[in-house]
Amino acid sequence: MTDRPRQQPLKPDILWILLALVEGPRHGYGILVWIREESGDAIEIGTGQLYRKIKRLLDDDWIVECEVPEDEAGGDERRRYYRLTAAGRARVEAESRRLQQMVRLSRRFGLLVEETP
Amino acid sequence: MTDRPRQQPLKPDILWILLALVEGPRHGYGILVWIREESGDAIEIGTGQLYRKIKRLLDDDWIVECEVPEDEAGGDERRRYYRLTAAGRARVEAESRRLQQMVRLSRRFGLLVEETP
DNA sequence: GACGAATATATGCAAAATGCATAGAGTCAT
DNA sequence: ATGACTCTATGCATTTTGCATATATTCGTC
Repeated sequence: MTDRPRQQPLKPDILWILLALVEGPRHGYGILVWIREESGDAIEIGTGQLYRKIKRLLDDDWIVECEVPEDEAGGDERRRYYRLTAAGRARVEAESRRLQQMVRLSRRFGLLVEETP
Repeated sequence: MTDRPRQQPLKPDILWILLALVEGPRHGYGILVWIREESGDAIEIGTGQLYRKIKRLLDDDWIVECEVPEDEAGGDERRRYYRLTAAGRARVEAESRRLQQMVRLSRRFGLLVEETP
C-alpha cells in the first residue's frame, strides 16, 4: 500500500517478526514467544510494540491475516494469525542478503574471527 | 557462565557510523561520505541525523573526539574528528557477531542461496 | 574576483516511533 | 478460586526521525 520505494535496512525487531513467519503462519503472541526462544531472550519486544508493529506490517502489505493453521485448530479463539505476503518474503530475503554483505564488510575489517569453511 | 549484559541490536545507521571509524578517525562529514561510498548510496543519512547521532554516540562513550590525524593535517579547520573507544570497538564486534548469527538463521530458513562463504 | 557547488557543523519543529504502564478477558495448573 | 500465564490492544510521556533551514568555509571555473 505504502509507496516506500527505498530499500532502507529493516529495524532488527521488524526482521525478527518477519523471520518468525518464514516457516508458516503464527499469531501475534506466538511470534513474541518464538522470538524470545530463538533469540535466547536477547531480543526484548513488549506486547505494546509487537501489535503496533504488526499493524504497520499489515499496512505495508508485508504480512496478511490468514486462517488458523490446521495443526493449530481448536486453540485459543482470540488468536489472530498472520503470514508473509510475497512482498514480505522478498523483503526478508533482501534483508538477509544485506546482512550477509554487512558481515563480509565486518570480516574485511577484522571484526570477526575467520571461520573454517 | 555469568549472565551477559544483554545488548539490544544496533540500528543499522548507528552500525554504519561505527564501522566508518574502525579503520581510524574521521570527521562527521567524512563519515557521511564514507557511508555513501561504501554502501553504494543504499544508506541515506541526512546531516541533521548524522550530527545528532554522533552526539548520542559521544554521550554513550562509544566514540570520543580526537586530534586531527597526521595524514589529514592542514585540512578544513571546521572538521571535528572522532574515534572509537574501547567500548565502541567492542560494541561493533559484538554487533558483527550478532549479524553473523542472523545470517546463519537466514540460511537455515533457506532465505539465502548457498554459496562459498 | 565573482559565482555556484560542495564541504562542514548544527538547530528547529512537526510527525513518527518507542518505552512503559495499563486494560480486559480467557486459559491453565495447584 | 487464586494467581500465573495467554492474547490482543490502547494511553501517554518521551525519544527519535524526517525535512527544512542557518551559517560559514573551501574549491573550481567562468
